[in-house]
Amino acid sequence: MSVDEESRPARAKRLPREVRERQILDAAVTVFSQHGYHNASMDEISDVAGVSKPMIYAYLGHKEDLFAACIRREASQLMAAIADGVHAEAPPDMQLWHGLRAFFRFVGDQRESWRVLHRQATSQGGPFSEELLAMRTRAITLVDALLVRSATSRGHTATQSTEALAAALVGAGESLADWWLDHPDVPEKVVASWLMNLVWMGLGNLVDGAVWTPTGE
Amino acid sequence: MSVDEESRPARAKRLPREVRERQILDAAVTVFSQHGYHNASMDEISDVAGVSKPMIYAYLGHKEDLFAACIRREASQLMAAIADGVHAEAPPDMQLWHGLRAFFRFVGDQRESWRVLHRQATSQGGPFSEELLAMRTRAITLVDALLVRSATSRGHTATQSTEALAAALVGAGESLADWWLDHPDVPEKVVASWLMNLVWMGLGNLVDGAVWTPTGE
DNA sequence: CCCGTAGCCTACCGATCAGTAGGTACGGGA
DNA sequence: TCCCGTACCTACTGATCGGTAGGCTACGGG
Repeated sequence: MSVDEESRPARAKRLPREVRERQILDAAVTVFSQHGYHNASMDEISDVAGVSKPMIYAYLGHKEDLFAACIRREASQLMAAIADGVHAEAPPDMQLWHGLRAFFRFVGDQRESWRVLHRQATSQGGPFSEELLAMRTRAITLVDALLVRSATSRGHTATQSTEALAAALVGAGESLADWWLDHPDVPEKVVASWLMNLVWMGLGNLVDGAVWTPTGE
Repeated sequence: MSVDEESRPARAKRLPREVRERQILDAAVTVFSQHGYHNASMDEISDVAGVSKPMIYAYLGHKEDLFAACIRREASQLMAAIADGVHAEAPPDMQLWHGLRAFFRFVGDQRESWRVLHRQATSQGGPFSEELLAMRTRAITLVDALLVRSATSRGHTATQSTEALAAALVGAGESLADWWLDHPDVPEKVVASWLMNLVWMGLGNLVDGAVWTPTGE
């Protein structure tokens, strides 16, 4: 009512769906990582994204769908980053080493992504947990495959224990990544080497002063 | 309105506060472990506990307080169980071994407790996360102390890495415990030995067929 | 120059639920 | 027997928040 036409603030131009979807996903990752799934409100996400709520529903669907979409995107990036760092022909210890480094690099670079992937990962309470569980299972399967290859290449037969060990290893990585978030002054390479030494050498050797060092970096 | 006195169902007697508090906490642990913090409703908790909602507020306070009380109780039990299993004079590997066994025994026996402690542990979104974080930190500190004792007894000086390693170890335990919940057919001792071998011997030795075995059980 | 479609919004609904007001019954002490 | 405190309840409110109805506006094609 009686607002001068010229005084209107410059409105964001109309943008193609593709672009808006990315904006919304970015905002969603930010908000989810800050407040967690339940305490994140669609209103805040729409606010951060710079669009109105119905746009989110039109493009990405309900809250659960939106969350699942975030998980899928971020998890894919994480997986890709790790797969990128690992060379399938390298010896097992080097594969593990480069996998760990790629993982920690990702966590360091994409803190928000990591938070939304992990902090929510274990918390149950929604149907969306399927999505997260599936992603985590994929990670464990990946590590499991590495272990199985290592074992069989030495002439051992694979056992159920490799899957369990893979789960333990993934958990160790997650937990250490969390610790790292609280100690950002430690370089990525150092953190990775700590974990590498733990899982490859074992505490039994570490307390005796032995260390694992990468060969042919 | 015209309900026969005699037809009333047998009402639970009036009980001392102490007893009701326990009933409420038990119910809360059950419900929280099933639905998670956010999806657990005070109505359901009061229902399961067999009391009315105002009783909960009178005795245990608001939802967050109630949750914190659950965490405190269950975490104390877990800590006590572990401390009970470990003998401070034993060599480091045996301390770790018995600690792990006590931990997995607890998880196996008190699944609900474990769920409410861990599944919610990493999920942020409430002020109550402080309570959980504090408990987890206590656990890490405990393991850290063990590592430091091991290292210094061998003449090494303690470094920041022990705390990180402790975090990794705790994470590995948590993750493996979760895996175990999905594979209940595996005996507790076996799971514990897998983790013990991983962290004490290291993968480097394991793929070569070496194993750690407890001495003087 | 019109019309369809796709981008985009304001303003609202309805359900769920934490938290409470205000009352009833029971028991023990005087 | 009266009284008072404590155990305990039913029934409500207030707010938050997911989700939607309906409409407005720019733009491209005929």
